[in-house]
Amino acid sequence: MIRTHEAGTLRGENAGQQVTLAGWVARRRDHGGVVFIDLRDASGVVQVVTREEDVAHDLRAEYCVLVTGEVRRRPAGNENPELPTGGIEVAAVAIEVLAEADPLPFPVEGNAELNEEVRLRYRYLDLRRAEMAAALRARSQAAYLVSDVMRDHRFVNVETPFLTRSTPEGARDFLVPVRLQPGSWYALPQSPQLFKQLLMVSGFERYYQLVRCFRDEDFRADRQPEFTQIDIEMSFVTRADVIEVAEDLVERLWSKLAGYQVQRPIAQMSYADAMARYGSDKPDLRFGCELTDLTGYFGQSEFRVFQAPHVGAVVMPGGASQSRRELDEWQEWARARGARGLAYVLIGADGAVTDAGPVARHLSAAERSGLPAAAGAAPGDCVFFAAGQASAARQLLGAARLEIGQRCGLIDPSAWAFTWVVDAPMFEEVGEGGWTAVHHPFTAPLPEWAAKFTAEPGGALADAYDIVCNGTEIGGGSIRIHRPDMQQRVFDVIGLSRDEARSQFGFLLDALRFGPPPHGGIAFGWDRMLMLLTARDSIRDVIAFPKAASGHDPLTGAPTPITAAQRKEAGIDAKPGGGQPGGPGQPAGGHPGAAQQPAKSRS
RNA sequence: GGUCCUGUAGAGCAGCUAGGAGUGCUCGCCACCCUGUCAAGGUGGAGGUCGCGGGUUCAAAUCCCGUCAGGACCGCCA
Repeated sequence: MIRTHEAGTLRGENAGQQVTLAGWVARRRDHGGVVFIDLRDASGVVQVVTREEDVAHDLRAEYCVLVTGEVRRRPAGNENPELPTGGIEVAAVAIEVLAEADPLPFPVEGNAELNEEVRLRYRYLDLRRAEMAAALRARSQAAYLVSDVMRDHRFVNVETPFLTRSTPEGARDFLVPVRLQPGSWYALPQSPQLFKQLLMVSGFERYYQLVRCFRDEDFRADRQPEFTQIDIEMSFVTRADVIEVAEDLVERLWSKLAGYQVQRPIAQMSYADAMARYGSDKPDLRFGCELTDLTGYFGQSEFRVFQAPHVGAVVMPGGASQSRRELDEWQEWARARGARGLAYVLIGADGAVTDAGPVARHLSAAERSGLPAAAGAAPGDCVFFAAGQASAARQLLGAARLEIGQRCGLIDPSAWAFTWVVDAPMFEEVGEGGWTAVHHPFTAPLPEWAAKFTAEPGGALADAYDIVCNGTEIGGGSIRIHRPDMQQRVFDVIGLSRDEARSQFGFLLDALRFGPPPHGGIAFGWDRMLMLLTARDSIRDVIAFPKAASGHDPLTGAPTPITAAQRKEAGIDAKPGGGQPGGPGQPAGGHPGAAQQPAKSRS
């Protein structure tokens, strides 16, 4: 090493030592006769002081320098209690510039709000900033911890392929052309789901992997086209066994990184309860404001809007004091979500429904008098209603509930609220009489639905479990199907023909013929967990080199068009060869990043 | 595919509702001064296609249309 010490580690006991430090100029305070340099390296910052070095005047922010000098205690009264190294300083004997730096595109020191694009374009500088460096260090620490936990539970770490088979079900795949098979394409995995199931057939019994996954879908603050998950699969287990391991992992991660002791067992609620009480399959339990079902209450209502399959409500505490304009903005808010509006009544100081708004006058005297109690509203509150199909109405109220929680400051930002959401439906209806898997088609039904899910797909419940933290789904899993006949029946329900099933998942069906163990697992969204643990608003802030929301990488310029020669060698425009059955709809043309899957086969 | 927010000097912003000369703030940058600062301080200075294109107008950063980029959300994400 060209240095003898790390800057941030120096303390009073180093006083008197000759040291050589290497790092970056975080700040320079040039007083003419004396110059102070805050020298930063990976360990922290220490103050360098010089009275003689001419070179010190020419130093600029983020120059990379080598400093030789003596550690000494600062003169009395000049200590900096804000700094771990604040009791000492390094009196420079020599300062060598290892590399100069151009004027910065944005400040590296300090924590200014910065434009996302310029941060990504100069990501290497963005990562010098304390906030980003801390997030990536936390991520590394967490990864070591995951490794420890999984080793303690005797899991086997197995790497699964990135170049694999495209499956038109589910999310769009990223596709990779193959030079040796012109016209044929690999897909990057959306998850290692099938490989981990095959590893169970292989007898490993306990598998895990911190693994990159790829989905060519639109972005969100918590969605990137490539992301990492903790992928876990276990044999000879029930739901409780998987949950036990998952909770141990969560407990130890939150203990170490957030200093929070997770209360175990983490409570479980059914999917049906979550939807009914919170209008969401990932409820934020840091605050109340539960939804109420007023379908029965308005069962005889003359008000046509409330003559609906479902009428629900959510209460905004103190919402009666909102201005007309604010209440109008709620209508805009609802319309932006595809609803016609958001009906409301206001509760007066006397506890009675006021005449304000377009709804109150349509209600009978009896309906008005009982409403505050039925909806759980107090004087001064606002009651929002949604009427229509139950799922859509609850979804709207669930979104309104989150909005209320934020606007009314009901959410304690330091709180942690975990829950399992279990027993989700196996299927949801698409189009007329068509079904698609709510999780994925390898999810087993609850035992009581094993025989009858084919006949009643709409009611069938899956042996599935999602773990939710503060309204974010951080993981999801299920007991898997391990019998080929049952797997085939699921494919039948979702309208996957025998030929298609054979073509796409034949290898799985084959494997299930060779003594597959009962198995199940879970996958955690690693980036999302870290986003929560480091209190960031976006997973971009816990990923070293993320992409912008357009899918563009401002740092490298990816994705880019490719040359005609590359197209030709990759065989991109070639027709699929080999005459394989069931290989329809290969995309033609376009560069790989823009290649699209054929439409989902959801007939 | 859709809705909304943002785009003004290297960075972060104000100015836009109600059109009147690139008007301004903080930081950074450059030069000089300065021996105890730690967001050092002082004096002076440079730096602008108001994202881009079109329209309205005597006159557009400001109003209108389009477009590009960034962000948030809906759809989508088995």
